[in-house]
Amino acid sequence: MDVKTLCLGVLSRGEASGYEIKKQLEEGPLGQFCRAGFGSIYPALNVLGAKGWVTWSEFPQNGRPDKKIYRITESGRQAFRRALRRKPAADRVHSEALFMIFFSGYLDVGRAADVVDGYAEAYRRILDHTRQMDLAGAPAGCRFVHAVGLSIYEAIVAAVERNRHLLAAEDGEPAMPRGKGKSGAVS
Amino acid sequence: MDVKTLCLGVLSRGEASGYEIKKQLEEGPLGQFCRAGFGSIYPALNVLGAKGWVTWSEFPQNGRPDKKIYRITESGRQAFRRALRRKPAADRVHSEALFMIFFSGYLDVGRAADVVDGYAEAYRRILDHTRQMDLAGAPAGCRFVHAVGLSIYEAIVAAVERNRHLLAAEDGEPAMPRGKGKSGAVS
DNA sequence: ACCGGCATGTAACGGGTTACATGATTTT
DNA sequence: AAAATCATGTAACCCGTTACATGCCGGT
Repeated sequence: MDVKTLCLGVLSRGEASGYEIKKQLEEGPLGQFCRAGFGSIYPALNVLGAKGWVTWSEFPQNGRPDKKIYRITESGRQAFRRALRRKPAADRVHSEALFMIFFSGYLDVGRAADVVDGYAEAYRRILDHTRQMDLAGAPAGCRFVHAVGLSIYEAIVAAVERNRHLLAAEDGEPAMPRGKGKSGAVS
Repeated sequence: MDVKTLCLGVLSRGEASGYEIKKQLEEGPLGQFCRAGFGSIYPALNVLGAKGWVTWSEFPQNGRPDKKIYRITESGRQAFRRALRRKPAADRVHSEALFMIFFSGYLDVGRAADVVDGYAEAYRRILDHTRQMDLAGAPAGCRFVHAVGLSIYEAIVAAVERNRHLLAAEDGEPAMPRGKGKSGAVS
């Protein structure tokens, strides 16, 4: 999904400034599944405005740039519908932490444990945050994504705890990877 | 992780051609967590060669380009270790399917169900594939990532099945979102 | 007969990330 | 006193994706 479509999506649920669009994306159930920086949102909103898919009003602020509240137009709604009709691309996950853990044999001693702990901690935070979301009156799609998100985060936290021992074992016993044969000589 | 580091990682476990690097990444437990196309791998391998982090031998093929088998060097191993010492970036997930489902109210009738079914089916395939991997003799990190992957895919498949009804309900009863008040007039 | 697997490479294109510029108010 | 929040925007940069070029062999 390009950032333009992300913006249309957020605006389809109510008016917002560029700043608020970013916040809503980050804080909602979609938070882990989409991402957009200001460097993409502001140019996207300009393009959207040029196409007539959004309109906006400017409100003067003291000491900071004027706030622009954007609203989606009817043609914007249609464009958003068209975007949703395309076949969704396959999920893409980038996990540097898992990549590193995969090569734990190359990590300095004790580092694997740190990376794993940081990984679990990050997802524990996301899980807490997701649990605290208020879904009162939220539409079905929002609830669905929320539920799937919760399941994923719970699964990760649990799986890391359940398998942590695999890495700890390697740290404690670096000389004999597996089995009893091979190099089992008398000291 | 940039593609150069991905290549070093694969080569740290044994020699391979660019083609094989891509396959190993896709087919191993890391399959869903990293990705690299030929358009990035081949240039990356050239850079790696120029830096002296890999060496290679060329083998003539009939009717296709010469096969180049790459091997990591000692300085390559050190560079890889340095890369692994950096703090891992936070996981990034892009899910167009979940984005679409989030806005199921905008989807054509029945489309939400299709997207959801396709989504579950995709993960069922990944799950099958992951279950069939042979981990005999695999190091701890590989097992760990495999186990976490399995948990995630299982969680997604289960969560989608458990929450499918949320979307089905919306399709079947589009006129009255929730509650009993509001527009409950006598026909 | 046609598609997928094998095998490498280049060039253009696209799009997101990062860094910078500006600055008051509120929270820690 | 320092840091985070609010608020927008530009420009350079990086780097990955896509498309193209080439071509044999085995399976359906």
